[in-house]
Amino acid sequence: MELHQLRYFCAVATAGSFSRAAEQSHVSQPSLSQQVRKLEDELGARLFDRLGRSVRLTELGKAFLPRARTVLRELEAAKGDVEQKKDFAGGPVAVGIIPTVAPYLLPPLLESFTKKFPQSRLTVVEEITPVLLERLRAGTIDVAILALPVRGHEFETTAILTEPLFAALPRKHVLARRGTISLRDLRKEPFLLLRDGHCFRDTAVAACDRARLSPQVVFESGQFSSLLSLVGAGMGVSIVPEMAIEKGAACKYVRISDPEANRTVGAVVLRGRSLSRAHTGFLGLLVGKRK
Amino acid sequence: MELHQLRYFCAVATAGSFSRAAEQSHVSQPSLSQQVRKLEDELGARLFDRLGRSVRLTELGKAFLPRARTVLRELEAAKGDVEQKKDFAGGPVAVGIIPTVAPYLLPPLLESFTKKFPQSRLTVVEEITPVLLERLRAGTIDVAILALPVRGHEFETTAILTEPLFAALPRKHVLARRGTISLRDLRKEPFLLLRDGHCFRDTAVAACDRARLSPQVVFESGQFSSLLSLVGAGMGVSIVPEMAIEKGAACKYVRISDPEANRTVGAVVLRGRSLSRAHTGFLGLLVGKRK
DNA sequence: TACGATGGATAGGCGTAGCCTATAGGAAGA
DNA sequence: TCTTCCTATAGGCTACGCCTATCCATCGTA
Repeated sequence: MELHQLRYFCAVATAGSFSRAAEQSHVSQPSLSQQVRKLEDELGARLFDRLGRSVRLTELGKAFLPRARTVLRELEAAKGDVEQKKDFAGGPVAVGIIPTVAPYLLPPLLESFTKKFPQSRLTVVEEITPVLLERLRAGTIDVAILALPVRGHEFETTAILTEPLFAALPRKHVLARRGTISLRDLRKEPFLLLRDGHCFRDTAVAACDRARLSPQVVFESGQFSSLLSLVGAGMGVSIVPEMAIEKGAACKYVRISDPEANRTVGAVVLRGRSLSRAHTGFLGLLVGKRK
Repeated sequence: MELHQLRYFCAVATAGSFSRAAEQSHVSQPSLSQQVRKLEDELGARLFDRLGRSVRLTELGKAFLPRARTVLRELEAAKGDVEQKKDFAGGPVAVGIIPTVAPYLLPPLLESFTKKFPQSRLTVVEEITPVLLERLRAGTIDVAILALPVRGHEFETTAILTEPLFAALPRKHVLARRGTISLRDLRKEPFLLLRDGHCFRDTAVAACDRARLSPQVVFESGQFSSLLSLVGAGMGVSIVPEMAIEKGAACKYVRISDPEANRTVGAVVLRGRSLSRAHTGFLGLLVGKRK
């Protein structure tokens, strides 16, 4: 059974004639007759009584007509549904973001997104990088915002911004007056770092490695503000990205001059994922913030 | 958009893989992929995200899936409906019958039919022949029972019984003692006949014509019993078919010996009309009564 | 009664859509 | 790195749906 057969059947039932139905369906009368015949053969019963000149539905045809119409109506509804939704910019957007970026990047982003896509529901999860990547794979988030690079061909990344790293020093520290410092200058200092799992810890440790420095870690936390307050209290030094600098804090921030002492934040999506208008809109805002 | 495309789409959505869906759908994987692609092209949107090894519904695909399933479900329902109804012997049967046959043929017929097809609703209309033929054409009755022959290629007739005609005479009439009579014997008698429009009037008049007899009509009625009671009262003679003979009446019935003095009652259906099981069952009972 | 007009069925030819097999290409796991 | 698994692509074949031409029956009309 094929859809055009149902359409032809309905057309004949409506028009009351094969010829007129053929005309209205823009096919030749023999083609239409043939297809209706095939439909009848498949059903194993006549749907029309061909009475010389006129044509009339059989009892069975009368019963079948509304059912056939329902099928066609449902089909149209399905098509219309797709047509409506495919250009709709109001779909949900699920974003994942790492904790060391979230408080700095997210607030303005949320504001501009909800302003531009008021119908779209934006949900945000804050997780460490490996969790975010797994959730991208599983499809439970659409976009992840994290530190680049990420490994794996299955991801597609777009850089948003690259920021320099700063040493956070107690105000009275002897190095605090320098305009820039190199990491090696910190080799004797006790370090306060993020807990394992936070990717910025890896970024900081990697930078130290490149500077041939194995930092002595005296305190670990899940957030920068804890580290910074203890740095201010003179417990040691830390390394922070630019966006984590807290203006009013008791620390002095000195830019680290080592060549690769920076981090790049980027947006990551699953390669091959189809993106809705809301998704691309969100990504557009994100890279629009690129510095 | 075609039905098999919807089927393939649903299969992929269910199986979570083109290959497995192809296997389950008994087509090759390329064919299935191609058809899903065509569906997507027609809709103008991706329904699946092809993520290397795995396949996942897009948001739009998720929305489309239940709609596609509804279409297919409705289609199956329609098919099942036909399948169920086409062998069902309980459809309605509308019968038309002429007044000069109805009271004699109908009662036993109704009984045996309702006994054999208890689920079928039988409706009967009593009308004169031209009305019945018109109603056959219009489809408001399925079968007509009337005197043959009928004119018109659009009808299909089956003889049920042929009965001889009888002269109805007052008991004391001089001819009443005869075993048979010829119509010419009645040429001097006043006639009581059915009203114009009743086909048996035509039958009787035609028989008279063949006997070169122009009957002098002194009374007309719509039913035999009125004629017979007046014949019994000595008002004149009449011609009746065998089935109209009333045993207890005050008339004497003498068989008419003229060669074509008989009438044939038959069933008539519209040529090309499809007949339900109930229809054919009714017709079967009818011709089963053939004498 | 004969005729043309109308409507459906039939016949035969044509083009394409869907199916197939073979194969390429890319990701995942050993 | 090799193998395996999965989807996409390519090319060929068949069948199905469409077409035109024609037939046949019915209906209206001269």
